[in-house]
Amino acid sequence: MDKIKISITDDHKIFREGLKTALSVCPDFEIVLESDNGEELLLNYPRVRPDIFLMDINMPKLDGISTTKQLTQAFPDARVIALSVSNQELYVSKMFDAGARGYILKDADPEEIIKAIQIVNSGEYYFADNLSVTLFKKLVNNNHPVFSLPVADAPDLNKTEISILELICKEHTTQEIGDILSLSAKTIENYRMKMLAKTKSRNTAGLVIYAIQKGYVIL
Amino acid sequence: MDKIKISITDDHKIFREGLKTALSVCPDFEIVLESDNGEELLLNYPRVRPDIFLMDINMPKLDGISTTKQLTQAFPDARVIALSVSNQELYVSKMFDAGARGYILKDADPEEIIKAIQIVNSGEYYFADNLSVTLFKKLVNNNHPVFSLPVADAPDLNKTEISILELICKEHTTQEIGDILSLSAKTIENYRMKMLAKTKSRNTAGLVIYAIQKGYVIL
DNA sequence: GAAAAAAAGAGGGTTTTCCCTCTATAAAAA
DNA sequence: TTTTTATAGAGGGAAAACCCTCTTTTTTTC
Repeated sequence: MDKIKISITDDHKIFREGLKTALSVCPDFEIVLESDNGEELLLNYPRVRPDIFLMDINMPKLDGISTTKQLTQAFPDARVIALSVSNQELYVSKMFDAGARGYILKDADPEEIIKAIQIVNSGEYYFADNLSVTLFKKLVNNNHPVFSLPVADAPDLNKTEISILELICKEHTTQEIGDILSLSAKTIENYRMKMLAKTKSRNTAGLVIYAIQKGYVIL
Repeated sequence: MDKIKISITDDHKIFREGLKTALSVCPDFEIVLESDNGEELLLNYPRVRPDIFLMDINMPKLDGISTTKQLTQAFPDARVIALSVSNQELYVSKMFDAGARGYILKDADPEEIIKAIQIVNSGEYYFADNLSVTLFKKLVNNNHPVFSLPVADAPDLNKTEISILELICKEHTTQEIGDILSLSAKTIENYRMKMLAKTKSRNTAGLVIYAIQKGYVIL
């Protein structure tokens, strides 16, 4: 029987090392590719054609969601398992939307990851059992096509708005944010107001919650 | 020369494995303790007396900040190096406040972590060079005693404070919270101020972040 | 190149939050 | 029983956030 060819994409070198160690107990696994980010992966995977793509979500350059989207479009047979620190609904559903077939949390036991790889490799889907309960309920209720529904797309924020939002979450005042970004406090205020409207928030608390839920800020 | 006794505290088993692999290249390092969370660490460290504590910040049960605080109070010679995915000023300063002597990001190269351990073990402080520039400036300006200021202890909130915190996260104003809890707006205001002090926050944003991190509010 | 859209900034007023200090009362603790 | 602590409340001032409208500049698009 052929070995299962595995690709690891994660910007944390040490986490990659840990994964390799964890997977080394399985003689039928072979790590054929390691990448620091999505860009690197997309550049190199055609050479080695991995069966399973272990994919971090939060990465510089090209994040896991976009990478998975591009990967599954170019190579529909790619079997992507998302690895994330977060069990936030948004991430999970976006990742499955993008074409992932498995989702495990990074605090999972090595055994669970091995199991997930074997299951996904056999053509099935794998969800970590410690995944968001609400999401699970949704899955049970709507059979399965939950993830291919038109995802009410986020009233996304532009780069400046995101920087400001990040600084708000770091407890900076409007004045301070202006100084940091070399913009007038009045401009920052206008951005805040625009964000309140976009995110349908009443105040700073709402903005912070939104930032965390959408993954703009990671705790 | 004696080996450097190292403790690893992180809820991600795989990350711990990766760390062990990374540190195994140094013959004078010895991993004497591995813990899943702060509670476990505090229970077991007296047996082995590690020299260096590698400490994750985001952990279940007892987070890295509280753990470090308790650890350095009971054992002032403990040399804690924070490991975090975030370079948010807030975390960094809270961690140093709690008594940490080093701070590295989880995407650091193994070489950097080894360097950090050696430096901190020699009695010095270590800051990742990719850490927040603004924080670095603060450090340079005020020499160093920034972080050794009087540390307010146990930021535990009582029931009323928690209800108010929850309502703040639901975007209610002080006045509205007073109406809901049948307390005067002035009382709510006083509670807010007390919570700002307890949680070392500057404003509402900080309170919301705290609420989420401590699990008072679930997203 | 003109029109439209996005980004940056300002004026001015209202509300809310922040930050003191200080009082009163009820419940625990010494 | 006195003292301390927790809880509830108030005054007043300063700062920040909120919320309009409106102008200018830059960038994009037709």
